[in-house]
Amino acid sequence: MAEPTGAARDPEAVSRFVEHFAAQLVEAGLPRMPARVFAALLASDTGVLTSAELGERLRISPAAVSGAVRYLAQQHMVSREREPGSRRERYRVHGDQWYEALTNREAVIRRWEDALREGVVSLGSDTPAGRRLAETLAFFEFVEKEVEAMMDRWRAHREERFGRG
Amino acid sequence: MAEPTGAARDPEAVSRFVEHFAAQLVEAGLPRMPARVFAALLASDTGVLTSAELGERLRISPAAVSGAVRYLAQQHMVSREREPGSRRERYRVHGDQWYEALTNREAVIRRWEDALREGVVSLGSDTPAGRRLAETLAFFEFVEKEVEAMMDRWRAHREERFGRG
DNA sequence: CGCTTCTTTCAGAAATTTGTGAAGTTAAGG
DNA sequence: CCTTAACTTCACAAATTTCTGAAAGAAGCG
Repeated sequence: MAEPTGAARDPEAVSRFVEHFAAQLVEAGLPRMPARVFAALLASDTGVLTSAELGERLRISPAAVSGAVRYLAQQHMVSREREPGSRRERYRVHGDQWYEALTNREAVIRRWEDALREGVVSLGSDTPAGRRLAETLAFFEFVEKEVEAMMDRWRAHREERFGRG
Repeated sequence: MAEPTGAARDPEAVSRFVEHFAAQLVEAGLPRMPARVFAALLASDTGVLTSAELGERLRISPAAVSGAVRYLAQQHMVSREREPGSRRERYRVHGDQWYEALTNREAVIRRWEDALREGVVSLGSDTPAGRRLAETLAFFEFVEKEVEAMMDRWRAHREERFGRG
């Protein structure tokens, strides 16, 4: 306990937010445990928690924590840090990482594009179906480019509004 | 190759594309059957297939077709049409629908925003965690606005490149 | 008005996913 | 070099999801 910053907040209110937000993430396709762990980190004061803290707050086993953070790290949604001079591991959400993670759906889009390109070739670019696939492909290529520009604009907007993080 | 439109194309090549693209969609979080049905429609010449055709091409039961199209219709990824003077139902992918469907992740984002707003209030906007949530919220609000503008630009881009659909 | 054709619903079997306890692994500290 | 703290891996039990066959439900057509 004993958060240095600010008075102790109502732990139940925190938990309520964590579970509610996690539920939204689950509905959007994130597995349950990673969603809860992520939400717990978001709602923590420092944005950093150890495995033990996560297990305690969420009432889950060390194994579940381990699996969840592995997943989140792979998605670049958290980073792992070794607490120096200890075998404790710490997990952190970085404001920026969170945004970048969403952007990293790019990798997914890239694979869609590959599949579509293959489809255009094998169905024939002069067929109606081929044309439909080509247009879909064009859409994704467009989006990919636009998202990049959008993120630049966001970073500018953010700095203006919040100052550099 | 390059059969005239309407001639039977290599059905195996079509199937290969369908399954490959569907697999990508599944990996992105779409349930298996809806993904396969959607891919089959994308790869069809007219963009329209009946229940029976879908069942036959994908080797799945009528029940599976029914469940999949219900899902897809709810997500606005296909529209259902009653073939006049018949109890056959037809399912269609519309180029535009497909884009709009992706845009409709908006509804999801909206719910995330709600949860985050609630979190800012209950954690206190003067706490570090509250500030983190507020910044995340700002990000999504930004994205929401930007995506709208992006879709406008896409429609213009598309018309220029493909002519109006 | 009933027959026929197509679609949906429902209950259940099968497969997949999820989370746990327990053993295994790594590395700090004496 | 041995002890001990912390995380990871593994096998399995439980819960959930998914797809099917069968039966019920609409809607055109004679």
